[in-house]
Order: sequence, then C-alpha cells, then structure tokens
Amino acid sequence: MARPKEKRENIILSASEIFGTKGFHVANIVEIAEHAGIGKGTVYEYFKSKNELFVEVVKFNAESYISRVTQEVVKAQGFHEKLNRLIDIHRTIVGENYEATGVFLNTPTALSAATENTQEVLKILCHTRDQVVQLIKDILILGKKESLILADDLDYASDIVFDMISRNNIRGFQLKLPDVSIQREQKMLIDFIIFGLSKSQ
Amino acid sequence: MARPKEKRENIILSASEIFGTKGFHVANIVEIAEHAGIGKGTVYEYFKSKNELFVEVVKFNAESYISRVTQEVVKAQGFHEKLNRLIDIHRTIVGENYEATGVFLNTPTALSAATENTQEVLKILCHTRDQVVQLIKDILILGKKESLILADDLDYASDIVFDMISRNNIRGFQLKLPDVSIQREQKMLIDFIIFGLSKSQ
Amino acid sequence: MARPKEKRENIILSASEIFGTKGFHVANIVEIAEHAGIGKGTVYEYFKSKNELFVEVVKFNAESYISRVTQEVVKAQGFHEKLNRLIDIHRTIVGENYEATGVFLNTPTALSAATENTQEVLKILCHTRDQVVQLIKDILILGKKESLILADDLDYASDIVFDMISRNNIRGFQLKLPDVSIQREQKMLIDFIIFGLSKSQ
Amino acid sequence: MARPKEKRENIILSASEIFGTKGFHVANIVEIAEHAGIGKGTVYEYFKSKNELFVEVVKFNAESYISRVTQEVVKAQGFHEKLNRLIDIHRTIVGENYEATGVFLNTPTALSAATENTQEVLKILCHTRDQVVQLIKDILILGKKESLILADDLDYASDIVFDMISRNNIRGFQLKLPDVSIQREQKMLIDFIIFGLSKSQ
DNA sequence: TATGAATGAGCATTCATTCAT
DNA sequence: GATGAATGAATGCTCATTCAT
Repeated sequence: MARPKEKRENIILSASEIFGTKGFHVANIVEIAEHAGIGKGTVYEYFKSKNELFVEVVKFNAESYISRVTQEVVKAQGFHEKLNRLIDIHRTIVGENYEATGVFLNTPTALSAATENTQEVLKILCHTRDQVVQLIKDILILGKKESLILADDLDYASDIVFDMISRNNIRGFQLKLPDVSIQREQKMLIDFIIFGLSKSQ
Repeated sequence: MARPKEKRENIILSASEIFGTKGFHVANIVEIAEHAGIGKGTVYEYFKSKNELFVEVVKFNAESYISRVTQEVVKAQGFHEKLNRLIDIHRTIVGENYEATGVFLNTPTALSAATENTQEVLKILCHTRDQVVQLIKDILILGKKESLILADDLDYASDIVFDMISRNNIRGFQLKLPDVSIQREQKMLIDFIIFGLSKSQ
Repeated sequence: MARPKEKRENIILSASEIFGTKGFHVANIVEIAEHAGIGKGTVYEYFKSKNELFVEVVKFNAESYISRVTQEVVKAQGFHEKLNRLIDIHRTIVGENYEATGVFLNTPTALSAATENTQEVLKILCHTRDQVVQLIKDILILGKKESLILADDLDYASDIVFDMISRNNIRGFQLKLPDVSIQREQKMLIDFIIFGLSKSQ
Repeated sequence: MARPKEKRENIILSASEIFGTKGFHVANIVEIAEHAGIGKGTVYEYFKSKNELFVEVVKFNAESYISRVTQEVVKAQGFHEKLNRLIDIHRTIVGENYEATGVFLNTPTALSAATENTQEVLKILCHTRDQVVQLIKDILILGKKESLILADDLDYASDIVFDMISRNNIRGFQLKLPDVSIQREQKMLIDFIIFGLSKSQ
C-alpha cells in the first residue's frame, strides 16, 4: 500500500503552486491534478472539495513557514543575528514559492474570494501571523536587554516589524531586484527598524 | 435620462463596491447591474467585458485616491502636519470603501486572479504607488530641511513609509480598532517612522 | 417579449417526455433542452434545478390529468356512462403520454429515487389520487342511487376501483394489446368491478 | 473464509436492501459493499457490473417470492383458505422487505431507469407475474369447482386478482395501516374479488 | 482471492456575453 | 440607447470500474 501521506503532500504541493500562481478561483482541479501527475478523481480521494484542499494548502504552508522560521531564529545568537536570520529565511521561503507561502501571511485579503472558508483561512493566517509576531517580540526583548533598542510597546513594535519584513521581501520579488540590491535593502531595513528616519541611512 | 458620463460612473461606483466586497471572481455582472439600478445588458454598452470594467474600476479608484491624497497634503504645512494629513486621508479613504480603494494600492496580489488584465492592473497600481511614494518623498525632503529626519536614501525611505502607512490602516480596519486606539497607533507609527525602535515610544 | 408561460410549458412538456421515458436519474438536462429545441442554460432560466423541474413536471401532469378526467366525467350521465368515460379518458391520457401521466398517479414508488423532492412529489401524487378517488366515490354513490351496486364502504370501494382502472390501463399499454382486446377487457373490468367473480363474465 | 456461494448471496442480500431502499441509481456500490462487510472490489469478483448485480438481485427476489408463495398456497386446502394464505404471505413478504420484493413484482416501471437491462429485468418480472397469475388461476379453478365463483375468463380474472392483491398490500404499507385495518381490508378485498360492488360489503 | 487506490466519463450548474426587440 | 432572454463554455464533483498488490 502506498503511503498516503506522501501522495497527499504531493497534491498539496502541487495545489500550492497552482493556487499560488492563479488564485483560488482561476485554479482548477484538473490542472492541479495534472500538475501532480494524477487523475482528478484522486484529488477527491484525499480532499473532500476544492475548498477543503485550499484550506489544507494554507495550513500546510503556514505550518511549514512557522516551523522553518522558528528553527532558523533559534540557531542564531543575539538581537542582530536573530533579526538578520529572520529576514533571510523569510526571503528564502518567499523565494522558493513566492505566492504560496510568504504572501499568504501578509495579505489575507488576497484570499478573500474563497467564500466558504474565508473565515477558516483567515483564522489560520492570523494565528500564523501571531506566532511570528511573538517570535519577533522575543527578539526585540533581547534587543532591549542588549540595550540596542529602547521602544516600550513591544507588541506594537513587533507587529509593525513583521509587516516591514514581509512587505520588504514581497517588494524585492515583485521588482525582481538583484541580490546586491536586496542585501543593501535588507541593511537599510534593519537600520530603519532600529533608527527610523532619525539616523542617516 | 442620465447623461452617458453619469451612467458610466454610476456603473463604476457600483462595480467598485461589488468587486471590492467580493473580489473579481465572486462578483458578477448581474449583481453589479442590479446594484446600479440598470439592466445587465447596459453594462456592456459602456464596457466591453467584465475584465475591462474591472480595469476601469481600478483606474477610477486609483485616480480618485491620488487626487484626494494630493489635495489633502498640499493643504498642510510642514513635515509633521503633512505626514499626519497623509495618514489621516489614507485612513479615511480606506474607511469609506475598505476593499475598493486603499487595499488595491497595497496588495496587487489580491487581484492576481483577474487573469487577462493582471498586467494592466498591476501597471496601474504600481504607477499609483509610485505617485504616492513620490509625494511621501517630497514630505521627507521637507522633513530633512526641517532637520526632523536624517535619512539619506529617501527613495527607499519613502517606499517603506508608504508600506507602513497602508499596512497600518489595513490592520486598523481588519481588527476594527476603536478610534482612540487608531489615533494612539497613528502616533506610534509616526514615532516609529522617525525614530525606529531606538527611541522609547 | 416572448410570453414566458409558453416557453415554460414547452420545457415542461419536453421534460415530461424525457423524465417519463428514462426516469429522473437517467434523464439529463442537455437532452431535455435539446428535445425542447433550446440551450441548456435556458432551462435554468425557468427552473432553479433539475429537481425543481421534476417537481413542476409532476405537478403539471397531475393537474392536467385531474382537470381532463373531471371534465370528461361531468359530461356523462348516469353511473354506467360516467364509469365508462372515466376508464376511457384515463386510457386516452395514459396513451398520449404513457410514462408522464397515468403512471405517475399509480406508482409513487417509481419516483422514489428523486431523493430531495421525494416527499414533495409524493404529496402531489397522493393529493391527485385522492381527488380521483373522490370522483369515483361520487360515481359509486350515483350507482347506489340507481341500485346498480350495493357496496357499503364506498371509501374503500372507490380506492380499489381507482387501482383497478389504472392498473388495467398500464397493462394494456405494456402488453400493447390491440384495441379490440382493450375494449373487451374494459367490459370485463366493469363487470368485475360490479359483480366480482360471482357472476359469469 | 466463507464459501463463494455464501458470499455471493451475502452481496445479493445486501444489495437487495440498498437497491430496494434507494432505487438503482441512488444506490451505490460502495454502500452495498460496506453493508455486506466486504471491500468494493470484491463485488466485482462476483458480479460483472452494477447492472448485472441488479439483475441478479431481481432474479433472486423473484425466485424467492415465487417459491415462498407457492409453498404457502400448497399447504392450504380449498379456495377460501388458499386465497387467504396467498394474500397473507404476499403481505408478509412485502413487509419483510417492502421495496426489494413485492414492489418489484408490481411496478416494472419502478425500475425503468436501469437502462441497459431494463428489458431483462422486465422479462424476469413478467415471468414472475405470470407464475403467480397461474397460481391464482389454479385457485380460481378450484373456486369454480367449489361453486364459489362463476367467472368464465379465468385468465383475465386471475390477472386482475393479482393486481388487486399486490396493490392492496402496497397501500397497506404506504399508509402504515394498523393490523386491524389490514385484516378488515383483506376481508373487504376478498369480498370485492368475489362479489364486486354488487354485494353490500 | 480480496482489496481499495486510482481513474475519467458524465452531469448539474453558473455566468459572461450576445442580440433581437 | 436599454434591456433581459437565450446561450454554451467551463468546472466541481460523483461513482462505476479497473488493476496492482
């Protein structure tokens, strides 16, 4: 017997790409199935409906995103390194699958058309966002301990930093900036986060 | 009988609302026509297709957005007031029609499903964004003149400020924050823009 | 503007034939539409779904059946003539559209597979049956007045007479009996109804 | 492991119930297999197709019906007792499996949707009906010998009696009459068969 | 032999678009 | 110009059937 887990994941991966590229409504099951190299009926062996498949796609990517980001940040030491690693891994993930991963976290509205499961999808995305924001908050707390930052309201600060990180990367990929520019922008971003416009960047 | 121009705008207004609320694919022509108080055949007298209508909707809202923002900023004096006015008017516009206006500027991906005209829509949105970013850059230049900010790369800075302003407002509306919180967050936002995390907020 | 009533009825007539010939599940909308000489989308302009169309088909045929039977019986005078006319018109109607009309009245189970609307359909069929049974009861009352029959429980009697009339005709068409035989059987049927097996037929 | 014969019959029994309850088209192989406690592939080891299974189900029930009815009637002595037993056993069988058995004999049209095998199924049902009608004819011959009935055309008479017996029972179950009423109706039915409406019932 | 994962034909339904009035 | 009846392409989903294990 084939291990269903693998096949299921295969479908999710395929669907991630198609949903990511075309959006929920333009993506269609036949294409997802063909892209996965299976018959369309098979998709329905693993997922009750297109809607359910979509929710699972979002879940899968959200979990994978969180897991990778967390692991990466844990490995780093100190405020600066952790922040850099966070920005790096975020960009890497977005780069691997521009639409399917990073974007999801950022633009819940992008999915608004999924009608039936909008609520469920939004819940997943909010939860994911909350987790990353918490991660960022921990980094900021570290930054305070290291006297690198002074901000008081770390909840707000971490929230805004998350936005900046994800917007930053989206922009990078949308504009297809060269690596050099990306690194330069990343440096500026960190400066901006720390010093705002008050310091010459 | 209404003059053609008025009828056309009537359709665009109606379509803005429906597209904005439901997204391109879930919105349908019949509903847009009914909401405009006309027959669905009439929509096709003014617009070649649903796609074209959508493009016109985006154009209309983008232009209206730019025009209102510009007028508002012009009225204000000095860096602080201009920045505040910009954030205010942005929030006002988003508030008037959450989906149809502000969000468009921010999340090109939200529209990715419009297939045929994705490119055209993206061009409009990028152009709009560029205009606001330019406006922000002018404000930042003023800020530098007033020695309120020090940043060098004002291109990058204005870009990032734009993101922050729009994300900030989206968040406000998504979380349905009370006005008091919004004002508090707006203050924090400006502080963040100017001082980053280096200053106790 | 075309008179919708006519087109609607056209679809019902077409659907009666197809549903009648093939049954609810084998019948399909495209065939019904083609048979009606229209596009399949048009069917949905007049009926919300295949299920609703089916219910309307049953309603239409039931009403038409009742109306024709009643009119015919009213025209006749006396027990014998009324009973003969009833049997005649029943056979005529069944003959015109074997499946779509008479059979419906007789074999509610034939429709059992219509799932969603089984209950609604059954209600219509029961109601129709009740109406004819009442008509028969009135004929039997007349028969008693004319001292042609003696039965006491006319409710039961009319019920059973209805069954016999409809079964009789179904059989005639299923076996494709020639007209002579049908008339002979009709005579025997009436004798049976009146005298049972007690009288030499 | 069960001997093939048993397993085959197990499937037929299971299928009888499902087909009987839901009709040919709504019934599905997975449910039949599950209800039989086997895998759906196994059904195809014993039957070539859903259609063939259906034909076998009809055959099985028809044979079982004939066999039980015949055995029961043989046991009884005299016209009255034989007729009563026939009506009794018919009702019992219908009661055991309302849809799967008695109804089949009665309403060939109920099955009309089975497309491919309609003809084969109809042949079986007609044959079964013929057998019971012959049985009834023998009873009627006995009745004539006992001078209880006078009818000449016993072919027609037995045919009509069959219809009445089966319709009568269907009605009993559809209306869910209490036992008392059923017995009362059974008495009225026999009276009707013998005396028609000429005798006060 | 028994199984159930895989498949794709088949169908109900939606909706952008056309066009006769 | 304004309308909405008519249309059929497009698509989600079901389920009988096959076949590798």
